[in-house]
Amino acid sequence: MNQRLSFKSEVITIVKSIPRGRLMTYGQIAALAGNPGAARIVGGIAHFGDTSLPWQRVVNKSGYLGSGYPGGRKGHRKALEKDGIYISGFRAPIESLIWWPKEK
DNA sequence: CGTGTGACGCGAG
DNA sequence: CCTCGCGCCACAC
Repeated sequence: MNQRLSFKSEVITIVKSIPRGRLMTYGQIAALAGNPGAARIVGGIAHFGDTSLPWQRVVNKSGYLGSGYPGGRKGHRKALEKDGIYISGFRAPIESLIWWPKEK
């Protein structure tokens, strides 16, 4: 089924499915794509995949922003604000914003 | 088929 | 709270 699609394609699909105002971690996306240990792969796709995707909603396990986002972490934060997510510093309160598609 | 690589994750000190 | 180090797996060459 979804195995037909490459892990990369799965990740892209998931990222595009993240609703506004919500965040997901690389580990979650990787797990949803079928590989809980491939969080790094998700990061690689983020940089070379498609910058048009809402990668700003994708953060690491600490809710911390990535390092290669256009404009740096500051640019990333700015993008999150556009999503309605306002944070202080460079870490978002993922504990409240984390989204799990399986929760439905 | 072998090697390198990475916007990560987590345990340990 | 911090830093250090290994594992981890898909993908490009």
